[in-house]
Amino acid sequence: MTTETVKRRPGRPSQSEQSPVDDEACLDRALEAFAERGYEGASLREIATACGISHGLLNARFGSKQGLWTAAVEQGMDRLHHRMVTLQTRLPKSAGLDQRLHAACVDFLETLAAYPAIIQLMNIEGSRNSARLDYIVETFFRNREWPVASLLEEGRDSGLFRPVHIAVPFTLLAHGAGALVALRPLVEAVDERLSNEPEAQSRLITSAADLIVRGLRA
Amino acid sequence: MTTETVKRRPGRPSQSEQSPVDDEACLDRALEAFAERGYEGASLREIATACGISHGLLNARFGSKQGLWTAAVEQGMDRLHHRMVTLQTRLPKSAGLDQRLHAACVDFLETLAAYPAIIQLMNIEGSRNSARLDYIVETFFRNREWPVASLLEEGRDSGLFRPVHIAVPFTLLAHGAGALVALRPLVEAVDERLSNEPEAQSRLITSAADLIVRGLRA
DNA sequence: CAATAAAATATCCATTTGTCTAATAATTCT
DNA sequence: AGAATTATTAGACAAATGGATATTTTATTG
Repeated sequence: MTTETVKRRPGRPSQSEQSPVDDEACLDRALEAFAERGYEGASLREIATACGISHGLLNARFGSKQGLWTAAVEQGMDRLHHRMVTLQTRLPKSAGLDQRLHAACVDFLETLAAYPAIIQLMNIEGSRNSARLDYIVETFFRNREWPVASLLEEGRDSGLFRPVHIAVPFTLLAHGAGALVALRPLVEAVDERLSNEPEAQSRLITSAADLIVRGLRA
Repeated sequence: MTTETVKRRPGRPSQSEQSPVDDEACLDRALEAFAERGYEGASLREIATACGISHGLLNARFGSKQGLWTAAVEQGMDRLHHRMVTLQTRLPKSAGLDQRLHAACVDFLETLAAYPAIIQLMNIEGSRNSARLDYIVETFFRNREWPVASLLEEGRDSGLFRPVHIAVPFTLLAHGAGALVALRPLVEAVDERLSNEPEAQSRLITSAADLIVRGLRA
């Protein structure tokens, strides 16, 4: 048998009732589904079931599937960015750009590990021009400062780093190291083939940050 | 009006007829569609139209949608690997591991740029455990040697590289630098935000290879 | 307390999906 | 030349989808 949904008669829920499943929780489930199965692959009914509500309500609350997707990305991006800046390990300027960049990379990756969905969405949407890609990129940058990017610019402008295009280390970090933490099933499958020394995720993260920082030095 | 398909009466095509659209071409279109819109997002009818045949035929030729996907990945992987090993810039051992690895990275990335679909598929499937992911990983490694991976192992075993887990540089290369060449729409959108010095793709590639090789040095 | 608004489900609808079958035309075999 | 085979299209089909509507229950308001 599939999951036995207890039929609930229609009607506005009474206040005493448990779990009125707020929008925030719905958007969490939705983002998860979109990141895992893609926009077309995720269905409203499936998400609604995961939320424990009817698909009609889900549609009514967010207007349309596209509206649900947009709201989910918006919330996910807010979470990601908020965690990244609050987690931010603020080192004094005296610590040197190397160390500050390293810390920022680790923060970045630990946050991606905690909220992998956005990177997964970028991976899914990134290979075609679409309104959804535009929206992702826009919300990624809209009014947001990403410490890693700032430090990369600082290093470039000061000449402390080799003169590579900033998109190079940034993409290596976000999509390369990001894959290490966000594409777990893939990395584990490949890992098994490449070498059998298992390494804890935190060591993978520092290794990746090391590699990028060292690679950038002038 | 949508694309006006000229109706062709059923029946085996005469040999003189143009464009019998062989399997190979179909698999190309299919791989493109799957990589761009995901497994669920790509439809048989859409792919068949792109091939100029009926969807029934497409299904008959490959048995099922899953069969089409599998065959497309198989062919794509063959192409990718074949190009990578034939393109392989074979440097003499005297050239040093650094230079050989650098050349292998460039080969790898230039090949990904020519056949981006496989990396796109890995990005799409990598965030969930699925039979499709298993198949991708299996065909990626089945009887295939990837020069980059061999050189990484050589460096690790000889102690010339820092002792990082091989999955780290490999993933940085495949997914990070891979994104630079395979997720063009995304990179271009982000690039515009990050910095406005446009750089030719070949320079992006050598920059990424530089960064990785330098970052690995002991 | 009655009337209205709000929040939820059930249900319907047109469209699209993957798959299967029947029909049809060209080729190959005997 | 006729029979069998092969490669193709058209069309049917059930299941699933996004969306819209009708209905039911509760809360709020006057």
